Amino acid sequence: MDLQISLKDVSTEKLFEVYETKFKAIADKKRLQIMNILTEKGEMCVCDLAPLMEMAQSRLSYHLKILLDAGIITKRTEGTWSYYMLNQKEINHLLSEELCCLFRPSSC
Amino acid sequence: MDLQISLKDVSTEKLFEVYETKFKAIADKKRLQIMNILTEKGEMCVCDLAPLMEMAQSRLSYHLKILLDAGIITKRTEGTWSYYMLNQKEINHLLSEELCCLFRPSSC
DNA sequence: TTCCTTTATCAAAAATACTTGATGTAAACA
DNA sequence: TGTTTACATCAAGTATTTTTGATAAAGGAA
Repeated sequence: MDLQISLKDVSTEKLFEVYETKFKAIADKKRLQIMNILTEKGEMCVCDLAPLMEMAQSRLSYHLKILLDAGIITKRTEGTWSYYMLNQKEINHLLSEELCCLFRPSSC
Repeated sequence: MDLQISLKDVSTEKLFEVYETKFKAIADKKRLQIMNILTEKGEMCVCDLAPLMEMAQSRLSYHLKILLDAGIITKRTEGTWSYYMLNQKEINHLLSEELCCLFRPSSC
């Protein structure tokens, strides 16, 4: 009984850590803007995203990595190019219908 | 035409700032735990929340203020007591149905 | 009034996150 | 082969957030 309760606490604590990571990833103006652009443009490489974001390449890579590590976006490599796109499933899991509208093409 | 586009950019930028604040507020393990407790217990004063959270009072007040400023929770004062509760409407605006389950009593 | 309780706020220190410029790596191409 | 392009990563510096202990404010009780 006590064991079950403490296991539950452990698991919810782990859960909160997971969501801390995910919400931290989207808790940034610039990263929300990246997500918004990816919503509109679909897949994009860093070299095309950088001028749109008005960011140096290393800085953009830093932010992309944070979104990637949190599972908010996915990455596909082709030659020397890295193409990033939204992980729509993850977004739907996380955000309200209303908010998904900001990051879901063709809804609303 | 250009004006409209730039106004749109200004307004989405403002929007992203608003969401940055809200997501930052919930992008913390301890604050998610506070929200979870408030979901279960309803309204609570700081003095009852502090031992549950195993936090010093000043630290708890700091985190409550961040949630309050972001509109995630509301505050009601009675005498020397401050009672905090979830802002259910804001939670529903922000989070997916699935996630709301963590912070919405009696759903799921 | 004086003392106690509850909560907020402050300033300093500690911990995290972010930016920048440089360097590394690997593929493409001449 | 050497050169260029695309991207990741590193280390140092900067900025922001969080924690801590102390103090303040304000209501309730003696």
